[in-house]
Amino acid sequence: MPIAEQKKQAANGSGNESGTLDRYSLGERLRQIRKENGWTLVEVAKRSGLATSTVSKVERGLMSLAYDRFMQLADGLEVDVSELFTPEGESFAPESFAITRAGEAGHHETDLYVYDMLGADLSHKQMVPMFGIIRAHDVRDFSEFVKHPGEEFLMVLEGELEVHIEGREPVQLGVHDSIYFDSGMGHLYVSAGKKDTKIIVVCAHSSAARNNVQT
Amino acid sequence: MPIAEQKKQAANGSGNESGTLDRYSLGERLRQIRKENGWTLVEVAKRSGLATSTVSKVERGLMSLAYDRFMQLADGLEVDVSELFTPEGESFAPESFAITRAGEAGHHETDLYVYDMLGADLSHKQMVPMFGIIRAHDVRDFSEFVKHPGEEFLMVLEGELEVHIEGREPVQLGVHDSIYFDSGMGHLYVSAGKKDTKIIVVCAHSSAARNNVQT
DNA sequence: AGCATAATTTTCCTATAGGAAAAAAGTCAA
DNA sequence: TTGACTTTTTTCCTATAGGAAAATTATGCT
Repeated sequence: MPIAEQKKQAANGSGNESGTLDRYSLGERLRQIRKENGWTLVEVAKRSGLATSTVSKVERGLMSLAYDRFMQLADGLEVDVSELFTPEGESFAPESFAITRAGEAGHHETDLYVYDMLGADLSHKQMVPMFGIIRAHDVRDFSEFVKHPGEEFLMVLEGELEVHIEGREPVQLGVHDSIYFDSGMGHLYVSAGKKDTKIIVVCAHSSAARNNVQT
Repeated sequence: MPIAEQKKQAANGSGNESGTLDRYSLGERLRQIRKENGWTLVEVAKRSGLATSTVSKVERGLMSLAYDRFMQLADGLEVDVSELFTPEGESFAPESFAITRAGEAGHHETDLYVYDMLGADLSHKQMVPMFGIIRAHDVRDFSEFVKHPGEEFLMVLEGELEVHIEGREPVQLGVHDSIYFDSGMGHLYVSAGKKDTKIIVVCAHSSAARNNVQT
């Protein structure tokens, strides 16, 4: 079988529905990384402990490396393996930045709280910062705990906050007190004083998000 | 060769210096994931399109899957491939939380700023939240821009802040104004008014940190 | 226990991974 | 252009991946 045909056969599409790459596209990516660093096949082969021919074949999508060899190669190219599986487009755009003026943020309001989404015009960011006003003053205002995979940070700016975390005693937070916790645990905020409490909340969505999801 | 010996041979250590797993440990992990979801080998085989025998062998470290098959298996187990390469210990401990009272935070002080590290007793968290007081009032107080891979969020709590980002015009931020940006860009903060500015900063370290590093 | 059924492991076999070395294809200086 | 050298591709060959199905080992069930 002529080489050219194998290539064509592998090259039907550069990726699939999910975030993964077929071996042909993966090869292109690996070659690109190698070129960027100005390394030759022989150099990478030496660094990774693989045969030169092997590296060449992988880069052209003629071969699909087994798990352990794959790790070796990634090591030789000095790339973190998980990066190879993160498609380019899903990462935060480098050099991007966004300013959100007080009061100009995307507004989200209910009886229980007001949330201003900050930096909302940036997508794929790791953190979701919000400015919030907690109108709820009683846990019974909520029907259930909030929970979402990831981590959450909160600081009280004004007022007194009562943080309820499922299975724990409520915690009182005053001005400039803060809390950091696993947001996978059920949680709720209520204002403790007479006035509504102003807070700043930053969520980080876990990369392991799919872990606990059951479809 | 008896099966038992192959096992022993593969089981010399459960991981290596870097964050990667050998095929034996990887297998254990995969099996664990499968069990957690209550799936049988046959089910996973069907989901992933691999042969039952293959899945069995992989789980016992008798076989090392090629790249494409590996993706299929991960798909069948409904796990993100990159998660498999993130060692257990490096993730944020579930159910953990930490409260930092105002003024009780880990203090870090220089002529130019004061930083209180919040939630400092938690390790491996995705975000690093800080409360800061910017004493610097002139860009020339700094010898160079600060830059670190990842993303940064900042909100002004008190005073007026001037944010300098390398290659851009300085930005003025008033109380409750905020900014979100790629912290890989050089950046600096100086107080714009007479008084020192109080801010809250949250950094998220990029998982793609090694991307730009050249050794 | 003994039988039935489900889950896992082994066997057996072919296709592919992957190394060593030869061949081919650049690259560049004289 | 020719020759010396570097980089990449092909060939050839053995060890392993990986599927189908048989064999074995749970896990009930009456």
